[in-house]
Amino acid sequence: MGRRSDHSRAELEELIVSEGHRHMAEVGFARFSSREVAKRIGYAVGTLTNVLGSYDRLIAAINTRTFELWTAHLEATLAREPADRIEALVEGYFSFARDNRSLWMAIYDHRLAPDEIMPDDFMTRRAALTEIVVREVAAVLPPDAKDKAPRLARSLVATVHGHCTFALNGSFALLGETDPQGMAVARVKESLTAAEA
Amino acid sequence: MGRRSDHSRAELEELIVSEGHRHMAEVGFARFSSREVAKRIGYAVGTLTNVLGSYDRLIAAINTRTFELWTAHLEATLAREPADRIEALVEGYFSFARDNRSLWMAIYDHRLAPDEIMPDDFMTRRAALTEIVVREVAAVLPPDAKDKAPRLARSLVATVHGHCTFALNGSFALLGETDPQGMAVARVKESLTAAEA
DNA sequence: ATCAACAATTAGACACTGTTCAATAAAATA
DNA sequence: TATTTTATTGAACAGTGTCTAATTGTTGAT
Repeated sequence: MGRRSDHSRAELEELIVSEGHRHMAEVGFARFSSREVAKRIGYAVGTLTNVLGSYDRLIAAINTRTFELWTAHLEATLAREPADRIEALVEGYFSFARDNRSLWMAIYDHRLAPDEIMPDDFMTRRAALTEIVVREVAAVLPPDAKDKAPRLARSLVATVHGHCTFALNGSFALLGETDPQGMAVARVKESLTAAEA
Repeated sequence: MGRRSDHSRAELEELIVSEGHRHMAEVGFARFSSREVAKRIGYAVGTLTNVLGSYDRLIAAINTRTFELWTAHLEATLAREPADRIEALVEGYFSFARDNRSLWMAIYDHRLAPDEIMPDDFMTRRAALTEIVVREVAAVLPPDAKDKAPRLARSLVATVHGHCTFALNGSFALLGETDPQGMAVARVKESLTAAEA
């Protein structure tokens, strides 16, 4: 054993997180195994704990990566210059979750222990998603109401999130709702209408 | 070994689920252990699997019980004849989640394997919560719009759920939002206002 | 060139997890 | 009383993440 050195520490961390991300996409949070990830990249079990610090941090790193993909997906959707940017945002929210079920759900399946704190680096990278929404909400509000954009945007994200959650976990299907995304758009529109005057 | 018989099968199941419920409240989904539950009630490991069928079914039973407590909590809130029943419903949604963090989160932390199906019994008991909301939403809609109550009610539950999720998992606090519940009420009111006329 | 210090990696032990299943003992039935 | 049923066990099994002593390649100083 000892230094193998085909990887720097940073490269190894990248290798672990990217393979972990792949594994998460395949099996989901409940069946995720850091031992399996180790096996796949040809490293020993303990190495992952050494490099990432703990299982929780590995999951946090994987989920942060998912956030970045999601943010990129939203930006790409908007870059297509859709007629209705707000509706496009909801569509992007839903379609990412739908096409990346396991990854998306893992974000909300995981919570770090109450004593542990999320690294600042991770927080910043995750915040980018909400910032897009704040920006777009501000754009549709009248000039004198723009200061309300941040609070309203967060609230609208929560609204869409609730609809997306129930869409994916089957709650809506169970109750006969066939268009959760349309419902989410309707709620968001109502709130935006109420905000301008 | 052999029949001990201080419990019928149904009584034993009740014992397991109620102790499991207590354990879930204490340690939460991530640290829940059916072995620990077995130890606490003085039964052997395998007995739980025998009686409940599987770990997943045990969790499903525990969560169904939580749904029932939650429903009772909402009814109790309404029984106090609040001035605003819709606002009271949101308050009841939030306060139950707040006061029973681990139990409430466990509901959404758990998903059964795609091949398994939730027993009808469980579904019926869980549906009671949504039915309350449908009833109350119908009550505030004008007569000619009452047929829209079921769909709208589910959508509003999703809205409130999203806000409650972000409130409890810290997303709101992180972004400086101090009144998630007020935000949820505001969104619900806007949608109800839009629905009548 | 040698040697010590350092950093990277490992294997295995550890304490857990839920599930399975042959063995067993007590109650119910004949 | 003898036989069948039923309830319950507990050890074995295949997993999990974490920890730690041992080991080895690399680096820097002498």
